[in-house]
Amino acid sequence: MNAPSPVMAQDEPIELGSLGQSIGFMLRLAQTRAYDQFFTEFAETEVRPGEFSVLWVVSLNPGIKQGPLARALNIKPAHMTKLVDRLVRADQMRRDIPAEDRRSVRLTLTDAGQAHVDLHRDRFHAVHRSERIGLSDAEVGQLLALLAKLNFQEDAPCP
Amino acid sequence: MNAPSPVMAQDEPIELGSLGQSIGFMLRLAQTRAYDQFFTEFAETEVRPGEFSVLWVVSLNPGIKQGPLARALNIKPAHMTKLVDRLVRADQMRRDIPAEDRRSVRLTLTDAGQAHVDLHRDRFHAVHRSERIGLSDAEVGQLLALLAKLNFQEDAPCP
DNA sequence: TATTGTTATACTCTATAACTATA
DNA sequence: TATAGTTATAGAGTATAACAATA
Repeated sequence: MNAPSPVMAQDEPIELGSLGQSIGFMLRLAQTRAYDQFFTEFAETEVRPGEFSVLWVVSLNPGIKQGPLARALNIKPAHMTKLVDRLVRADQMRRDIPAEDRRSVRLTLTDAGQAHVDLHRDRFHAVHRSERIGLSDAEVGQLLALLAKLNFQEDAPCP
Repeated sequence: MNAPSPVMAQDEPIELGSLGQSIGFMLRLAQTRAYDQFFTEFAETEVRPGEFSVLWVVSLNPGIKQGPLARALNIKPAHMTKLVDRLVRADQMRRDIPAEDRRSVRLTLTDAGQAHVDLHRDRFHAVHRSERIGLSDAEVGQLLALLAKLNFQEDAPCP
């Protein structure tokens, strides 16, 4: 299970040691790569991955509460507040305080927000396709299944 | 290939649409999770993932040039400069200007830097183990192989 | 008393571009 | 002219803690 791993890019080979067998490290490399693809695809726009995924999920779950949304996307509450602020200021999203629980906030897209999602839907899917480059359909399926297993475990990060 | 995907955590189920089939999104979730594990393991220390991986790789490749190091770890040059600044100031790393090319910088750990890596080696490996929770050894191997395929492609991000 | 979200501060990392000193 | 780093600035995202309103 532990080949040395001196392989690397165009430079001289670099020894990574056990870092090359670290899922966290390999995830980081893959993820920054995926971000680059996002920014390439959305180059001429102002769209950012975090904002767009929030718009996307709110579009699919109108009236969703801010907390569950933040947990689903792994965005910290404090950051979510700022992110939603921006989207509200850009007239893409609306905050509603429901009578049922006046501490919470329910989010809905404005017409402009929905139009924005619609406008970029194809580009968004193009990113998803380009993230798969180099992998067969079967490998994509495997990878997504493994990541889902990692992500949607009943983890016990101990309260 | 496209089941709806309304599955999610303890809250009401949230519809993610095609986001649930996005490698980039699933990578982000998994990666922030891995970061959490790192911070849990290194809770009582001041150690950060970026800094430690730099120390780690320099320890395995004494005299490595800053550029190739930055590319291997996917750290931007400007950020690498600040990161190295910090490590030099903490007396964990040394910069040397080689006569062979006086534009470049070669990095080596100080004794204190090496001691620091040695001190935290076990903890570092504990993180790698805890990142694998929920996956069998075979699945870990598969996942690492798929991520390597994604990461070490001859990508053509066009110069 | 616990929960939902907000505010405020500080820090990590990224993006970008202009700059230097070498080559 | 190109390359290796550096500096500087702006912004995204995270960590943390204190806070208000509501439950």
